[in-house]
Amino acid sequence: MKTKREENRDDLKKRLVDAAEARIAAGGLSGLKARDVTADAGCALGALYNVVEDLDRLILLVNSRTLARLGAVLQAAVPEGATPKEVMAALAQAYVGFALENTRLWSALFRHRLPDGVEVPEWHRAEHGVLIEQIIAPLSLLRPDLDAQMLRQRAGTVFAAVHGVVQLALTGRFVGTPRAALRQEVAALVDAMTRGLQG
Amino acid sequence: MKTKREENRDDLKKRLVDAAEARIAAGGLSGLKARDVTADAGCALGALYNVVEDLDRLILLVNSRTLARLGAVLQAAVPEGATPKEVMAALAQAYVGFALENTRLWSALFRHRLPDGVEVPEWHRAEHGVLIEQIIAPLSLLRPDLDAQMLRQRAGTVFAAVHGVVQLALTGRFVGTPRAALRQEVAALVDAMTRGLQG
DNA sequence: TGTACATCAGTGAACGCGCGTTCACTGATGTAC
DNA sequence: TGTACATCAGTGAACGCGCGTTCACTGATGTAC
Repeated sequence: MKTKREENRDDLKKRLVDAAEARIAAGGLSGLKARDVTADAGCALGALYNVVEDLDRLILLVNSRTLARLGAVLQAAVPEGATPKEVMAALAQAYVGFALENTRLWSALFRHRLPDGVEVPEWHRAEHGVLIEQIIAPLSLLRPDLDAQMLRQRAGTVFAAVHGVVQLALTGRFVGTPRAALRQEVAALVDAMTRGLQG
Repeated sequence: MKTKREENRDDLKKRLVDAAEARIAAGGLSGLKARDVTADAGCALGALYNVVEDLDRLILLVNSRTLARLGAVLQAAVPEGATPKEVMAALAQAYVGFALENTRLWSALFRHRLPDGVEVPEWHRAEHGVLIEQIIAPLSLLRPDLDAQMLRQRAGTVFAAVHGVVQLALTGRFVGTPRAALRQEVAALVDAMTRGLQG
């Protein structure tokens, strides 16, 4: 059972992550300030550093949450008894939906960098698996000729292609798919990839 | 004919852009400091602000150069009398090559943001056209059914997909195509898109 | 249960640093006659 | 061509600000007896 100190600490940590998440969602990664977060969480500036090593680590915690939510969305998006092609299409649309609804948090997943020489902890690195895990099963049905390693590689490429279209549409400035056509264009892209990659 | 003042000014401006370009190429956008650039260019810190409004505008000038070089590379990559499919494949590989050889400068094209409320000048916006211009002609042959607007949109998507794969491979951290497989995977992607988009 | 001491979390003013930008001054270039 | 004045570019020390992080202090929670 938890001591009261642990309870308080966990509670504060949660409030800090909540606050950081809300701030990133509202103003992007660069809008995240220690003073704002601690004020929102209802604690003093210094308290942040009792609970978390760094502002950067706090961002890591927010990104973990975002990855978990995204993973759940992708998992829920896979339709029962669908063809591999349909699964791929559903995953891509779910990804687009998540990015549309959580643009800044989603964007933070790819924008955040630790300072030079600081390693990303392995547990966090592993969490990024959700981005491609769901792709592998349908892809392996479309491409039974590929071995496990090649499948993983191809899944990474398929993800990157879809991600690129979404990213330029949502956060790009001069080029890329117009936002209004995003779903349609992603559908066409996935259609092409699941056809082309099949042969 | 130019007055000596104009000559000096133009010369200093060129040295500053040279220096900024070298600094970005070596240390990325975030490694660009006014003091370094002016020291490299052989002038005082304040001189920068006689020649250019802002550090941000200096970056714009560097990006303009990069876009011009990239545009030339893409133009030169189109083979004589090739099929549309071959043209698309050649453009994509040329893009990969440019990104591999100029990773930080290329990356700066997409990372740099002006502060809130500052508009990108129209001349610079227009320069980004080189990213998709060459795609339109071969695409229009593959898809004669599409009108000009849809062609532009689809070209933006094709570019974004390839760009996404390159970007995650070169600057991503946890997911995306392994760098060693980049050319091969981009080739497969473009093959799929020029097949799939054809139907 | 109660008391005395130890530990550790919470506080927020102060520190420190990086760095873009300014500005009063000097010296070179241009102009008028 | 030469001289006197005006203009503007070059200089770099100083300004200013944002902001992450620390630290001496206070007060709450935990432990020993």
